[in-house]
Amino acid sequence: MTLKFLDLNPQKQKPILDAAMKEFAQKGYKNASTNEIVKAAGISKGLLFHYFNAKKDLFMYLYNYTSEIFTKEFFETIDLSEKDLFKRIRQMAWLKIELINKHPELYNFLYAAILEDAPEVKNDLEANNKHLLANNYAKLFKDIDVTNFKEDFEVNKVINIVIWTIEGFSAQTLAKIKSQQLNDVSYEEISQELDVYLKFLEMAFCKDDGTDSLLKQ
Amino acid sequence: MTLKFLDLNPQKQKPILDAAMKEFAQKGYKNASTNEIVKAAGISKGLLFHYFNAKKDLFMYLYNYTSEIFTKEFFETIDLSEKDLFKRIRQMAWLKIELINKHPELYNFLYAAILEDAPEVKNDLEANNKHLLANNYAKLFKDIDVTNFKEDFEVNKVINIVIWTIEGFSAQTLAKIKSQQLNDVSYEEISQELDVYLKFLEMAFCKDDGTDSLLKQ
Amino acid sequence: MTLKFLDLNPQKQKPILDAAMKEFAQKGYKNASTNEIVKAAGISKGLLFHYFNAKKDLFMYLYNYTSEIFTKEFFETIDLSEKDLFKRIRQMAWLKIELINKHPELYNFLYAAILEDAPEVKNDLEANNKHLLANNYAKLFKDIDVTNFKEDFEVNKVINIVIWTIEGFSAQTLAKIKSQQLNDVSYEEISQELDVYLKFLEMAFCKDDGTDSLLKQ
Amino acid sequence: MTLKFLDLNPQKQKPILDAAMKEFAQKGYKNASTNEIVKAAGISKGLLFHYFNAKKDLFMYLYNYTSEIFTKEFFETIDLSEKDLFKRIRQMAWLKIELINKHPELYNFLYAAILEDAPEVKNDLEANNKHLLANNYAKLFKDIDVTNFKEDFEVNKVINIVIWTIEGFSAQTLAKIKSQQLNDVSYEEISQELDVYLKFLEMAFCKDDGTDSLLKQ
DNA sequence: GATGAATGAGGGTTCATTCAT
DNA sequence: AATGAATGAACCCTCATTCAT
Repeated sequence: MTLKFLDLNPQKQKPILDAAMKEFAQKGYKNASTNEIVKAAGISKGLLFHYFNAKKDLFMYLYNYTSEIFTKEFFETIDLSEKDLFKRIRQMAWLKIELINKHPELYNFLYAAILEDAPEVKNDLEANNKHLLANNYAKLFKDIDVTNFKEDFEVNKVINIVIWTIEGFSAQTLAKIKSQQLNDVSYEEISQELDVYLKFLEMAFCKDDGTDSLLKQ
Repeated sequence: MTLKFLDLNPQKQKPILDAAMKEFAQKGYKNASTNEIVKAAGISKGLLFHYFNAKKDLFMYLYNYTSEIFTKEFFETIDLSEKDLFKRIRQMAWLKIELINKHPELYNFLYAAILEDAPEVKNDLEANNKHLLANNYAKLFKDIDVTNFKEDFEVNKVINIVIWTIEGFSAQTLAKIKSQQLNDVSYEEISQELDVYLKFLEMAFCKDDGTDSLLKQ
Repeated sequence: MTLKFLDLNPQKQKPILDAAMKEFAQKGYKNASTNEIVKAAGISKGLLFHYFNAKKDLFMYLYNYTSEIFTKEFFETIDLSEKDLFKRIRQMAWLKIELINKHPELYNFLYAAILEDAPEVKNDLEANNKHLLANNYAKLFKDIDVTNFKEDFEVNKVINIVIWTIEGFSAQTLAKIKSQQLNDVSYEEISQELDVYLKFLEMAFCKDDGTDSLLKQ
Repeated sequence: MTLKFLDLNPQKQKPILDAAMKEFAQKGYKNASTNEIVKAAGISKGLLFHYFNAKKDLFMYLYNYTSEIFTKEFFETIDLSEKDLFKRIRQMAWLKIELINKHPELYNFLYAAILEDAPEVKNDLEANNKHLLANNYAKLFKDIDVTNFKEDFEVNKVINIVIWTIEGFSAQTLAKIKSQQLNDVSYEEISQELDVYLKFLEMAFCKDDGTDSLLKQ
């Protein structure tokens, strides 16, 4: 089941991908209109179905396409030699923000796709979800240096607390941005507040060896 | 603009509510079919529109209906005289799980409704969202006793970390339950794991006064 | 096929008749809603169909009811002893205006009913139309005194010219009133202009015997 | 907003136009069924809405289409160099009858459309009405030679009487044709009767200069 | 490859009419 | 007599998909 779309040169692919991602992100799977997609992409109705056999195939192609790009760029950029939990997780949070800023349309689509619950695509999405970054999250922390952790705590639980804090902070920040319609976000402020949270967590769960690693970074 | 549906006796209401909540939860607002709803509810097409004037009105009625039930039961049950953060939050997390288990269909609908972004209902949803539990979350912690917190930390940030940890744990637990199709959940195990998280957080952020309050509760 | 509605006392009939006539006049037969009628009349849906068996029967009842009232009042009031064409026709035109002013709702309904072309009622309307004033128009002029007409003209054709002139003038006047949204019409002006037309016609088609009958009237 | 329908070749357009005009003419805008139109036209439901976006657009297209044809053919044929009122108006009345006989379906539609008062289309109809023949009626008489009129009469009123007489005669004639289901009309008879009316009016309102213009025409 | 006309099932909604109460 | 819940066909319109060109 090879897609004819793959034989197309990239500069012909782009308007189609852009139009389709935007439409799906805005309206969800079922409500997205192939009519609108072909209109925005500047191609004929028939051609879309020549490239992709069905609306569903187009959606799933986009899902795999976007999730692969994010996964690939994520692992190409992240420095897994950094063994300190807090440095590692700060790096990850930052990387995520950078990727979203680099590919906002892809992210919008992917974010909407993950929440998608149209029965036509739900099963296939869940099947593919296993390959996605989010699900491999835990594995990103298996080689963390835990020697500096206070002995009273289970390592895995501490890692979870740190992850959930980052996620909660991210969600809260995104919500603030959205509700205040802030287009020009002050990265500096966000970064500083994030660092305070990380410092608190480090103070709480690590032995105080006087290095205060994060702030001197 | 009183709904004729309200004059109906509850045992006639139930199949309609159930069918509608299920359909909306599964497919989202736009994709949900009134045809499917009336089929599942065992009533005629016309009757649905006799009770509710429009699909949107049905959806909004369900939203208000479910959110009111959750809010009401939540505040009727929760003990706000408990000033200890960890006891309070443990109570809340537990209550949430109990409510979800008591009204799983309502919860599924409400969860989907909150994420809904169909333009037809988005504005009305956001208007009503202000009354919802989730948005009042922060207010639930304003009278917490902070005298036992270590002085190094900002109180609000600590509270956030605790909340986000609980939310992360809840989401993880719900995901496990869902993926393993567990209908008979072991509350005991979940409760114990939750307590460990809370104990860690208490140890991390509170002065050790030797009471070890939570475990002796 | 006697209507149960007829057994009702008039003061219970009135709101139903009023509501139905208004709805039909505003929206035409097919587009008129029995729901709106019962709401405006303050009765239940079932009762309307208890009185009249069907929407069509209600409509035809109203048609016969209103056309009978107009015909009856017309013939009760008009002075057929007046044998002068111009006086007779002026009387008729004036009487028509008075009847419309006396029963504006009935007239609105009747006017709309005559133009109605919904296939459900068209045949029955045309069958009943024969009894209506408009169709008996010509008969109203059979005993006119024609001795004063110039001999060059056929009497019937002159009568037709006069009738059509009156009708044309009436239509033009109604259109002016409608387009200018005049609610307070100057009857005086209209009457004077109408008289000029009638005088012209008299001058044109009658022997000049110096009486100038109309203006001295 | 170009209609896709316009790209269709005329022999494919015709059954659709015919079916739609007939349905609208018979039942009025609101009561007309697109289901019936596509059935009569032999096309699918979707195709009608592929050509025209909405029922209203179809109706307005038909209105512009038919009124343009009538206006165009009217002004192409009428001889405005004829300055005599009676010759001019005879020409117009005759032309109108010819056009109606040439395009009976278009006329039926157009006649119904002008009387249409469905709120969905009323505003648009009135906006376009200004371009229609009927409204330009008065302008057709501005350059009439009035030197032969008797001085006792106001010119405009005489013209109105003549117009209303023609209209009354036309309406009466059409009604006779309709009620007797005459498909083969005797133009000769109608023409002769019309001429008598016009001769009477000329005798009545013009100076007798012995030419008796119309009958020698 | 590329087009867009053509399909028909399904969408939400309205409606006159019936009937148990 | 009087109610209004209940019906289901019909309403206009949208849609992904197909196919002749």
